[in-house]
This record gives sequence, C-alpha cells and structure tokens, in this order.
Amino acid sequence: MGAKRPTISDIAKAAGVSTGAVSYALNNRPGVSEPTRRRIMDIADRLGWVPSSAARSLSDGRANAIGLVVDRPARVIGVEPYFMQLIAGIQGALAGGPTALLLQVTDNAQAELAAYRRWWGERRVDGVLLVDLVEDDPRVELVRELRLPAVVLGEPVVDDVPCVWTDDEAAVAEVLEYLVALGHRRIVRVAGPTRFVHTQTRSRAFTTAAARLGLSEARVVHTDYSDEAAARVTRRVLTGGDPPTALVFDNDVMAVSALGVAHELGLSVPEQLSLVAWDDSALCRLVRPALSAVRRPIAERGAAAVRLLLDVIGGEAVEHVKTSDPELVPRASTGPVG
Amino acid sequence: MGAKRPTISDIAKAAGVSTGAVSYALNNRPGVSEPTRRRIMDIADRLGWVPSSAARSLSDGRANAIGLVVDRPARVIGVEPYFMQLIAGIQGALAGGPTALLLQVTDNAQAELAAYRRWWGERRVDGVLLVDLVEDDPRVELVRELRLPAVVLGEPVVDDVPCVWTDDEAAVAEVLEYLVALGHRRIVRVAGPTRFVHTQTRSRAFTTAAARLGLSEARVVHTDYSDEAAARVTRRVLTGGDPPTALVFDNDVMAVSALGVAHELGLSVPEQLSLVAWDDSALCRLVRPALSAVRRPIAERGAAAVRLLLDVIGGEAVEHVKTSDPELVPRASTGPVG
DNA sequence: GGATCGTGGTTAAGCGCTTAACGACAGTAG
DNA sequence: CTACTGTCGTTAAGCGCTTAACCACGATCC
Repeated sequence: MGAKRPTISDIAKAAGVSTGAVSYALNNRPGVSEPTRRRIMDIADRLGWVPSSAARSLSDGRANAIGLVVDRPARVIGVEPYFMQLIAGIQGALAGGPTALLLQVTDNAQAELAAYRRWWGERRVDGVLLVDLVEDDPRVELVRELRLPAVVLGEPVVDDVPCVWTDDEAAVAEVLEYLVALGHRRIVRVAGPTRFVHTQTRSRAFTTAAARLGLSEARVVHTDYSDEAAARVTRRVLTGGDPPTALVFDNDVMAVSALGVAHELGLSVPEQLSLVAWDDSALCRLVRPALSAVRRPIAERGAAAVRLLLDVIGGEAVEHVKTSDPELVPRASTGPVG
Repeated sequence: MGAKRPTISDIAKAAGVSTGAVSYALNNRPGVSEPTRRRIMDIADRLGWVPSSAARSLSDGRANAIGLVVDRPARVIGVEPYFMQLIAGIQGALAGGPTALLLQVTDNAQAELAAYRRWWGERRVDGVLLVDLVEDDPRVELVRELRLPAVVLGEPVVDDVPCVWTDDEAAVAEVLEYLVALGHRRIVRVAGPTRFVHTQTRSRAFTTAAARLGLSEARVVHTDYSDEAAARVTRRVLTGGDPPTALVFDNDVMAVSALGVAHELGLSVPEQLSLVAWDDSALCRLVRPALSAVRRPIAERGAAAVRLLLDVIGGEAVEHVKTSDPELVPRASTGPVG
C-alpha cells in the first residue's frame, strides 16, 4: 500500500545486518553465509524491494539501458512497419533482463548526433543501436570518439563496431533469377536514397547479378522511400521508351504505390507488369493483387543486435553477426512475362 | 577527445569555487553572483559538461523520464501505424526538454503491469502513459496504488487520472450521417475487441446515432484487430441474409482486408459496397480503390498527453484534455448505394 | 560604535547502492 | 600455545549532484 519504496537499509534493519551484507546477498556474491543470504532475500521480496536504478548507475557506472534513435521525419515514421517490428525484436531480447530501452525519434541527422551525445553525457545508456547507416556515417565517428558501445544494424562497414547484417545480396540475386525464370529481361529496381549503405549494397548486387544473367537492360533508379516519389518514378519509367516488365522496390509502400500507378495506366498486374516489394508486411499481403515480397527477419535482427550490444557492453570480444537469410515470398504480383 | 565526462567538481576546480556554487550556478538559482555564474557556465560548456542523470535522480528523486508500454503481440505490432505516429507525437513534445522516453513492448497484460511496477520500483520513470484502456483497467488501480503519475490516452473514465481524448462519438455520427446521405441504411460496424473502452465508446455512439437516424438494420460485430479475423467476419456478414451496403471498420488493416474479401466475392467497391476505415494511414491512401477514412490527430494526442503528464509530475492541477476533432476523409471506397 | 542585514559564497549531509579494506572469531596446523 | 587461514560480517569511502545550514564580509542604520 502507498508509495514507500524500500531500500537496502530497510532490509538491513529488518535482517539485523549491515547494508553491505545486504548488497552482497542480493547480488549473489560471496561474503555472506547461505542462511543469511536466504533470510535477506526473503525479506527483500517480502518488502517488494527493487533496486534503484539511479543509485546503482551512480555507484557502478552502468545505466542498464540502451538507446535507439530513429531519424525519420514524423510524417513518414508511421508508414513503414519496419521500426515497430525491429522494436518488437529488441524487446524480445531485452525481456527479463535488467536493461531498458530508450527511444528517440528525430527529424534530422544533427539532432540524432546530439541525442547520442547527450545520452552519453548523462550516462543514461550503456550503448546504442545504429540504424540506416550512410557512407562515412558521422555516428560511427561519434561513438568511436565517445567510446560508446554500439552495434550497427546493417552491412559490416567498419571493423571496430560490430554489425548485424542480413545477406541482401543473395536475396537480390534470387529475386532477379526468379524474374528471369519467368521470362523477364527488362527489370528496373526502384531504390531508396543513395546515401544509405544498404541501398548501395542492394543496388550493387542488383547490377552485378543483372550482368551475370546477361540483362543489359536492367537498371536502377533512386528515389526516397515515399509513396509519392515512388509513384512519380514508376510513372516515368513505365511511360518512357522500352518500359520494363518487372519492377523491384526497396520497401513495401513504394511497391503498393506502384500498384496504383499501374492500375491508373491500365497495366494489369501481373499479366503486363510484375512487382516485387522488399520487406514483406501486412500491406503486401492485403493489397490486391497481393505483392510478392522479400521477407527479411527484422525482429531477429533487432534481437541479435541487442544480444551483441550487451556483449560489447560486457566487454566481451565480439564479431559481426549474420541473421538468417531473407526469403522471397511469391504472391500474385509476379508472373510470366505476357 | 576520449571518453572523459566532466563532473561539477571539475568545473568547480577550474572556476576556483565549491561544487555547491557550481550547482547553484548551473541551475539558475540564487546564491552566486552574476559574473561568477557566467564564468561557471562558460567553463561548463567549454568542458562539454552534461549532468549525470543518475546522480541527479538520486539526489532530487526525479528520473527525468517517462514510460510507455505497448501491449500487443509482436506479430501485430508492426501492422498498425498508430503507435509509431503516437511515438512521433510524444517525441515532439519531449524534444528539447530533459525528459527521455522509455519504451516497452509486452505481449500480455501481466507483463505490462510488471513493467510499470518495476519502473516505479527502480525509480526509472516519473510517470507513465496508459493506452488501450479496458474496463476496470488494473493499470489504473496500479498507478493509483503506487501514486505513479499517469495520463490515459483515451476517453475520460476516471477522475483521478487525467485523460487525453478525442471526440470519437461525433465522428461516428458524422460517418453514419455521411453514409445515410449516400443512401445507405444497412450499415455494419466491424469493431475491435469489446474489452477496450474506446471500442465500447464507438459502438455505443454507433448504436445511438443509428437509432437517431432510424437505421433499424444497423449493427455492430466485434472481432480483434487482425486482418484474418476481419476477413472472416466480413465474409460472413456479406454472405449472410440481408447483407449491408456499407461497412465501417475500427482500423485500417481490417478495412483493407475487407477490400480483398469484397473483391473475392465479386462485389465492386464502392458501387455495391462502401467501406470506411478508422485511423487514416498510408495503407488507406495507397490501396485501390483508396479508402475513405476517419483521420484522427494521433500525434497531437501523444504530444498533448506528454504535456499533461509533465504537468502532473510537476504537481500542477490538471484537467482532461480534448484533442482536435477527427475528420472524415472521403475517398473512392464510399459512394451512393447502387 | 556596535547591532543588523543582505550578498555571495562554503560546508557537509544525504540520495541508495557497491566494494575495497578491515576485523572477529572459529578451526587447524605446527 | 601461538600463528596462520578461512568464513562471515562490518565499516567507510565514493559515485555526482542537490540543498539546508552556516559563515565572512561589506554596507546600512541609529
């Protein structure tokens, strides 16, 4: 009843020992006899004791928290299910442990850097997760300078900060082979912004695989992740000379948007145009025709990243981690070239 | 360079004063002369000083953090853009201030309660946001017992914990009137789980408005928020006797799912069947035909809730807050009854 | 001139916990 | 019987900050 939070000295008093003994007992360290430890622990949970995170942080220097900042404009953030799934995965790995998740949403890169710097200064987090890496990402430099434990969610780009990555290159190749098998040769990849490392990786993989398959007409066009931009680009590509028979998108929203454009242009999917989305989602499943999509283990990614980060924080030697492979889920939006 | 974080005693040393003076200066409290204060502050930000949140919490008892726990199964969490938009709004109101956001995703109500209890025990948060209230919600009881400052995002249900609410009742009426104006009389509302207060509110409003408009055939069917369940229910309703000419859904996913079902049953939208989604989203915009939807100010909600919560934490007297009104965005999925 | 007051500081305690260093006491070896 | 060891505790310092209580000193008043 009421709002009184017991402290270790309450426990000490009740058990007739010193607070030091209580601390040893509750942390399962040597220094107290087994019966005493048991007695102390009993009292502790009879009293409903929970350690004060502030006190603990202050004395042992650990915040028992990790941070994630997502830098997307507010308008866009709700659109992609990616982040929520990621967060669900993160929580899965955090569940049960003492570590909490601090989340921040910013709308520019400067603010993101400032957030990390502040968390570090306030000693609020023991480490951070880095998403959407760009080339020569200033965040990498920052965590290095601050010696802030960090894990990158994305392709290994640097050696001194561990990465959790997914083999997108193989998936890109798989998608291309799949489309080629259906008879497609004029294939366009509608990609996200060039600045992202993962975009570049996939685009490179796309070009390489296309060359290998002898697709001289395959190409990549870059845009942002928004449905408007995707619609514009798709319209241009489809109404230009030598229109493609298949489009591969970098997210789900763009693919759905393109579906609308195809409809508007009187192109039937998949008879006249095949579409593939990256990241599978409810969107892809629910839309008609349902979209073929590359499903990536996003939650798994988040969970792996957390485990890795906790290891780094714990001072263990770690290596890059590869998640399970993406998987192409064929649905109604892809078919033999008509 | 490097990872040395300055403390107030570093500043004190550099300024040749006591740490007490530094503390007074940095917190803009009386006790130091203006020139000294200025000197101290200069040194502080030359050194890049940032207060240790742990130390501050420990001494003044404030965590400078608020908590949000979202209780949705991992599978579902990515689907609805609602939460991300909410979070974006929350962050907007938090930006600039000293307060951080702790996020937890759980998959059952017990875990959610445990999370609040733990945060409280650890003194990790100064207050919490409560979403998706159910009748006689145990969380309300809990925050009351713990005297944990809280704000409910939803209809005012209790007096002692302030709420941020949106006038859904008016919106429900508006939607019904709109449909009636289009000639619809057999209208079914496909709602979320009964246990949620907001579901009940809307259902009640629906029934009331229907009665007022003389729609004896209007009715409500409850389901969960998933697309599968919505598909099942929709199929049953549409293939049953006296099928409705318009359906109103409780979220976007269900509406899109129903669109698929209509398609499958050979019903053309909106000629033979009109659909309205609640919460507008990219999904609604992108799907063909685009879905008419009720757009609610979700981010505004989040921001308002934060401001309210900070007031509560600050000990100010507060009242329930009403957000701006939802707005029906008519698109291609609604039309005159055929 | 001494009593009084405000200004601009200092001192030190305390928030709740961890942890090195120390000690009391029993057992055990020589 | 002394000396050493190991076990089970206690003591106290310290993490970085806030804040009540105190103090020194010059200005002000009668």
